[in-house]
Amino acid sequence: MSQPKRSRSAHLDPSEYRQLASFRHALRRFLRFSEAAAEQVGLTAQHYQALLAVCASADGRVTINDLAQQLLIRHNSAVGLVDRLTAQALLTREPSPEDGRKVYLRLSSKGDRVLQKLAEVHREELRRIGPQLEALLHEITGTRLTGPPAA
Amino acid sequence: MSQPKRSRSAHLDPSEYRQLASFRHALRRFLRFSEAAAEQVGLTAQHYQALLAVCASADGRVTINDLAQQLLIRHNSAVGLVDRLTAQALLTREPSPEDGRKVYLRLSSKGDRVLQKLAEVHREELRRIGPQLEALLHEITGTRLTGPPAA
DNA sequence: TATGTATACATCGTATTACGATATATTGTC
DNA sequence: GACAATATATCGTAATACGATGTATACATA
Repeated sequence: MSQPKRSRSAHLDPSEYRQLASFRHALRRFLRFSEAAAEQVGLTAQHYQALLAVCASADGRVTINDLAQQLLIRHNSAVGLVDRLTAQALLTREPSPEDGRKVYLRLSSKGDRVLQKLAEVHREELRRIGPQLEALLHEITGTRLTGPPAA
Repeated sequence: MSQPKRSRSAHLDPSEYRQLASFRHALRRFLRFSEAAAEQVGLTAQHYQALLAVCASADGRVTINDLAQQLLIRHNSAVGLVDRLTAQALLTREPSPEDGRKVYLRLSSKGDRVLQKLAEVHREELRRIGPQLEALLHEITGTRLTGPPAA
């Protein structure tokens, strides 16, 4: 009864600012973890995400455009990114046999090894921080976390 | 019964790669949203996070060093950031009366207005995407999401 | 087959920004 | 007053995402 359920008004009270700040802080920590993990193997977090996107595609037919869409960057940015990855022999460009315009991206065996390693530690970290992230989200969204479902 | 509960081994199966990719995609979307929202008022996402960090501090005594720690950046990066923010009259530097070395950061009235606006839309967005983010987290961490609490 | 339009990738120059290394100023202690 | 510790500021550099533009291929249609 006396607990403030959640702000219905547009205005935020001090605790809500703190919640938002804590959430962003947790996010930054995760992103920093990702950068550090990638750096361990000579990559950037963006590199890791590119490899992950290529690997996670359903049919393995990933073009530069697809990658750009997945990473929310522009064509030309994706071209540069792929240039850097191929320079490190993590990715290969495979011209499409059917459409001379298209170029499919494929992980090299080295890229595959590196990605596997990185994906593992990321899964670990997410398992570690997942609960905290959820708690913060619950605070912000106003969702009840504890207690049994209302009878 | 037949559902694979969660990988105990180090190796990841294809669905786990997809889960990680989906989570990062959702994260990128949120970060893009944040950038776009900030841009609406002539800021960057980093600017927003700086203002938020200053505002969310418990006692209002935030130094450049504190800000750097909160944002997980270096001193000198924080100095540049604060330079840009004060240039836009969003933040003011207040030399500490007690310690001539310290400089406290304070939101200007303009900074306060802008932050309020941004924090509102971020709260909205998080309320919108919170559930999806949680679902993705649950998939990755292996936590059961659906179904009633076990009797 | 000639032509026009759309698609896909590549190139170039620019701007932003976080960083390492370093410098300056203040505090407190002996 | 000399010295170490703390706090902020300056400078040059490197990485990368971007806009604008260029080039090659595909496809439709007369």
